[in-house]
Amino acid sequence: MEERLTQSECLVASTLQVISGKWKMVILYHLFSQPHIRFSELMRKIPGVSQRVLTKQLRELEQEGIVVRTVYPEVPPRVEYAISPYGRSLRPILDMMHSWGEQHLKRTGRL
Amino acid sequence: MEERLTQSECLVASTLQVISGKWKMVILYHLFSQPHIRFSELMRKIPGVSQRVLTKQLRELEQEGIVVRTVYPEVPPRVEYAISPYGRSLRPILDMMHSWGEQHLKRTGRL
DNA sequence: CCGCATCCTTCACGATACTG
DNA sequence: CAGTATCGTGAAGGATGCGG
Repeated sequence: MEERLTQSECLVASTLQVISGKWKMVILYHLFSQPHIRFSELMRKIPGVSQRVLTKQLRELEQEGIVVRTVYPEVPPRVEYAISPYGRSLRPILDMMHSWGEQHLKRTGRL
Repeated sequence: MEERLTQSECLVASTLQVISGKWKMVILYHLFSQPHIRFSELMRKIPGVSQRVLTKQLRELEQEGIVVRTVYPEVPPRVEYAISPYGRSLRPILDMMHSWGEQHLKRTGRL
């Protein structure tokens, strides 16, 4: 009965950890839609997030190799974020979660 | 450039919310492996979780229709939990997260 | 056996002010 | 512009005790 998965909850959890964070989905959404985005542009595109938290979540995604941070040594400073090729490998999962989420909201009468 | 997804981060987030919770993955893992599990059995199978939290997360999964709770009016009481057919629809997502997580841990040198 | 009530801790996130 | 520093808050989770 549904073998496999042995001890593997932790592997699922490790994925969960990467994409868990109040704004990470929204960040990824924008990065999937646009190759390079400046920090200030992300701030504008994501109403409600604070500078501190946006920075933090972007850095976490960078740590995991999901996004690439590029600093242009100009004055005033310019920093651009982009999704990495590796980050794109998350896309199928996000798409499935998108579909499931849609069904789920319908099912629970929240859509 | 990667169209679609419009406004849909929230749909992904709604899925995320269902499976987010410190012990939910482990709970689902056990429920996928075994059709019916008593509460006390789950407690034993999941070292570290408290009664209060296990109850809470099971009830949340029940609310979402993922698990089915059956109370047998005996003395002493017996309560069994099972994954619902609907809950099984989560399986493909969890499997993908399993694979991705494995790759990710290898990639980041944590496996 | 199963679960609720109460209290406590921790941590993610938020608000605000300051700087290279 | 793109951060860091500091302080505050709430919700998730943990510990323990009582009860049907």
